[in-house]
Amino acid sequence: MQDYLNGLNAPQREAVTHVNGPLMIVAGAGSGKTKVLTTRIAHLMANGVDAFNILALTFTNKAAAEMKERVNKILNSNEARNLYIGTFHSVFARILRAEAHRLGYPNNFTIYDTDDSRSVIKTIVNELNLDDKHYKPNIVGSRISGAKNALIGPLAYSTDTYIQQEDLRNKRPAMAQIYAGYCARCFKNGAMDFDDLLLKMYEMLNTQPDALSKYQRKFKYIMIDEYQDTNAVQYQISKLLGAMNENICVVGDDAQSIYSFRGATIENILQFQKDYDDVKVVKLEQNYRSTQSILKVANEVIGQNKGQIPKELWTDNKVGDKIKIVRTMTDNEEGKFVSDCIQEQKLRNHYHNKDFAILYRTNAQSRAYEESLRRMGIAYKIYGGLSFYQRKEIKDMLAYLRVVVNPRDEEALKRIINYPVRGIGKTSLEKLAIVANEQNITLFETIQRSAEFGFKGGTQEALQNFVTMIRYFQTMLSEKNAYDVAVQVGKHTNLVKELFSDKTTEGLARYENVQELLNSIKYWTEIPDGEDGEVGTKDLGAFLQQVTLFTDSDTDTEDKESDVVKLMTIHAAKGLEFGCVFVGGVEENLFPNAMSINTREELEEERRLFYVAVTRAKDRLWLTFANARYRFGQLVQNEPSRFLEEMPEQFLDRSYSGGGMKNQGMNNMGGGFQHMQRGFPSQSPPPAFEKKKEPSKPATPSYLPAQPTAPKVVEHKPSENFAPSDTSNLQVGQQVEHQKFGFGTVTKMEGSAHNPIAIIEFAHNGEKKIMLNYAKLRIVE
DNA sequence: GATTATATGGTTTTT
DNA sequence: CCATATAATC
Repeated sequence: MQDYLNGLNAPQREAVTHVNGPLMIVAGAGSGKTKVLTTRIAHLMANGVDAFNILALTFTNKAAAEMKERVNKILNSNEARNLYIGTFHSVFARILRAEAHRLGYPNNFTIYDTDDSRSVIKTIVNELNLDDKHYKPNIVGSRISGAKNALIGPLAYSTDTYIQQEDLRNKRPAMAQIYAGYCARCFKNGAMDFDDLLLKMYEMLNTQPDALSKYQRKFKYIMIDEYQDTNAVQYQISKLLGAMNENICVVGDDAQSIYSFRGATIENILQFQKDYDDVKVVKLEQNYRSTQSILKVANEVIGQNKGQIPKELWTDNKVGDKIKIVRTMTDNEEGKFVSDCIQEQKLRNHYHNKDFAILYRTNAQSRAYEESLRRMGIAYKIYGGLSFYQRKEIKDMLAYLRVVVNPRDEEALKRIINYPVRGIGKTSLEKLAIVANEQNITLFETIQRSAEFGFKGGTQEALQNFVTMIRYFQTMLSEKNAYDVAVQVGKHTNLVKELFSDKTTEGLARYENVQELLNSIKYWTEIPDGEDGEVGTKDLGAFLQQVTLFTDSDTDTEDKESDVVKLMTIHAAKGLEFGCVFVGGVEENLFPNAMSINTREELEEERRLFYVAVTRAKDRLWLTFANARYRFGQLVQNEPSRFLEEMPEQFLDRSYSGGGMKNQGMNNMGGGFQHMQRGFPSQSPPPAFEKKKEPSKPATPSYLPAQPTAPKVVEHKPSENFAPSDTSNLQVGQQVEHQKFGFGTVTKMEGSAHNPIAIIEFAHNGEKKIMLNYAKLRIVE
């Protein structure tokens, strides 16, 4: 027997050695799921299955990379590089890059991220003359996404009576029209959004038998991780791909299903056993991760949910510390408590920064932790939130590259056509868009043929210069690699130069970010990462398709071992484990979130999320909540989360949560003090009249006439001898004359040296802020 | 047409 | 509080 089987328990081994036929692994939290998956892949390969014939779908790219590494380690080879492994999205993007022409898309299709997608929706809503206050891009977008993930196309959408009634009830009768327009525009732009990567893959397999057969033959063995978080499209695809060989293995835990907002449904797990005749089911119930206390608490909480797949998670580990329940006055104090606690634990129990994770329900919560950690000088890293690739300067640079690779990409084109400024403004762009729609041609083609459509003079020249420039970059595509093209683009567009000349701190950071982007392109170009030969080119188009699917946690391979406290949402923490875990903001309306307490289903998903949070911890766990926290800049009160009441008392240490007096609140006269009375052990709710103090308006008592919003200018006729003076040395107190506002006195100087602003009290026109770079002023004395 | 001051309004979670 | 849409100003 191979020695890689030695470290496995009985059910684990059973799962690993089941080679042919459908297999379902129900894997509780911390039960060695990844180990089973990697060992099983290794086992397949050791038994003669070619890595090229194995498809493994994971939930994150990081997990995929890790699994590859572990398979290679087991087999002591580099064969795992030939596996088809990654997220649904990235694997299908790769396949579609080779197959997109079958569906009428360019193989160089752009992948639209959520921002791009929202922007397209905005355009469509505008073009249909609909009110974007009513048709908010986020709402419309998630509705479209929901339809796509449920395999409901625009046509089916418009004819489904239930959906139509729903939209009508929500006063959005034009949804179907927007949906259709959105799809058409994406197609015209040669672009797929995240959902399309799944949907188009499905459409191809479903409508083109030769394509289906090709990939069925290729993927003789299929494994799907986190199966409880797959949605309808993913389910259909896996069913199609697996139909021929039925060597399909799914791994999941219904208790950890937390992505229903993305269309995921637990049904898929239950359905799996009905889809195939002889499904082998293996349950992994021994937890190797957490202490007994942590596991007991987790089991008890999740037990409140109805209709679970029956299983009993147990552990041989020690009992461990009780779970600490901590109450603080405010979110800032919560942050301070966590930092203090980390410091203390490091000293007392010899932990390192990297042993700690701070988990929270919403990204906005990270701020308070961040501040206190920084103050304490504790190294940390925030995962998720605003990604590197979402920064403006990065999106700008990428937009240029996207236009070069795929000129049909209208979103990218609109972003950069006048950045840096080249005299193609809003008006011109609007005209171009109208022509493009009339002629039913792409925006780029409209620009190319602008002379035909009556563009003249400076605008026409600017347009053609732009086209020439993009064309010039395009000629490089075939000769140069991604990095060289990108460098040329940065140089030639003055984009890099513009950022370089900005010497503010933020400007410097932006410049460095662009350099970092260029470096990462270079790195990507040079490192053959072992992706198979099918689409193995390292051209710019391939890079762009990958980059949209990257997340921060995928890219930080190098500091994997760096000694930092990790901060992330609970969603992002799925599949990870940490020695010590803080779960913050365990309050009603935050966790469970106010948006998710309207139905039992929603609440149960919040509870599963809580379960996921708790089971991330190996040794020590803190659950913290604040009496009040800032929301939109205003302090709001919250009750402790109901989940805190669902846990068995004997495993809890509530000494930190008594009345909250034990904590720092007292000393902190400034912040916490005034909220003390209100926040004190749940007496009566805050009086209603306190709810909303009239937002303090600029002190204009209501009995006085309101300040005129647009003070009329008292006409001034410039003096005979009016001539603009050199104002670069203008001083407070000097008398000046302004062409329009007349005479006045400089009362204050503001702005930077680059953009000086004088505050001038005019005799007849009151106080004005005058930008000296533009205004013509005559110095009188 | 570009730049900057001001109003608005939005927070769940993510590929 | 923050990020983006709109209005004001050159």
